[in-house]
Amino acid sequence: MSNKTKASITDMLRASNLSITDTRVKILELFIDSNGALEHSSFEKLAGHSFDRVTVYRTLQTFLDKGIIHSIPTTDTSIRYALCKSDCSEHDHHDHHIHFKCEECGNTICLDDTTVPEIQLPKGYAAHNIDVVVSGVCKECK
Amino acid sequence: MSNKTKASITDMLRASNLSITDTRVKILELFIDSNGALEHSSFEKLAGHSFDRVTVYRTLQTFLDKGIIHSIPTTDTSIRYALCKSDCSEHDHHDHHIHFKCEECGNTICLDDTTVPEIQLPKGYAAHNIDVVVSGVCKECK
DNA sequence: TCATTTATGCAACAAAGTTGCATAAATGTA
DNA sequence: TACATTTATGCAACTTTGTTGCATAAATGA
Repeated sequence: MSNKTKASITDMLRASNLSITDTRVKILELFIDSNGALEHSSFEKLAGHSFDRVTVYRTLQTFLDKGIIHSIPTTDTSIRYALCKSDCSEHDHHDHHIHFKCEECGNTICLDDTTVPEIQLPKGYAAHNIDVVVSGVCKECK
Repeated sequence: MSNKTKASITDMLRASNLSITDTRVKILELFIDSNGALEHSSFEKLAGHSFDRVTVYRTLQTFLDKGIIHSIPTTDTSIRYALCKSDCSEHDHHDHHIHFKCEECGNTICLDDTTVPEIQLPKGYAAHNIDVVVSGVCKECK
């Protein structure tokens, strides 16, 4: 990882008023390196068991609270997380996310440049947040 | 529950080549009565602890396999299930589902009559299944 | 009613997530 | 740079959730 990226990680933490610790930097590095969405169990594995399970839980929760990451809906009992784009913030996190899960490689990625189409809800329903999870085959696995 | 509904439950089970047992009938009744999506833990509670935890797991898995129910993506560690429409079947379950989760009452429902719009994926991506989860405020809670 | 198939419930286990508390590390200030 | 204060971490113990094997019970077809 380049120094430039490392610098931006500390900037991210500082911007959220979080102290800079090994765990937080490492977990953010993993997000950046993976270029996609990670599930909870990945962190303990990827980090080579270098930090405690509890710390991972608390770190991810902190990042969620601060709007640094967001969770992606899954149909199993895992939770997947991905880095938020810069326009996410702590108090206004009503983005419309599109996520793509590849059935071949298992990777989940955010399709940041794809727009969420308008959805016609029945009368009386008010939408707040829209999560779209598309599964299929990704560019690499095709 | 009316006899008519009870009769249709046994029909559903028979149509999937499943033997008719108390557990299966009861769980299907809960689905119909709830008029929405239930998460795993609900069944043990709603059924008044009348059957074993293991049985619930196995029954839901069986219903999933047979295409009687489908799972709904969530951003937590729970799995939500909902009854499938009649056009779902065991081997062809590639529907495009829209689910609405109310942030007030917590209920999740299937919006069967709402169509999933076309989504423009980046080049090279092939979509197989699309899950849309809209959260907001439902008709009743407005 | 009976034999066969299938589902259920129990026990024991494995995995995932949580809480309290003592220690260690990060931060701001002098 | 050193110190006091705040904050994060790691450990232990625990709770909850999900799984597996096996004996018993119930459902089915003849």
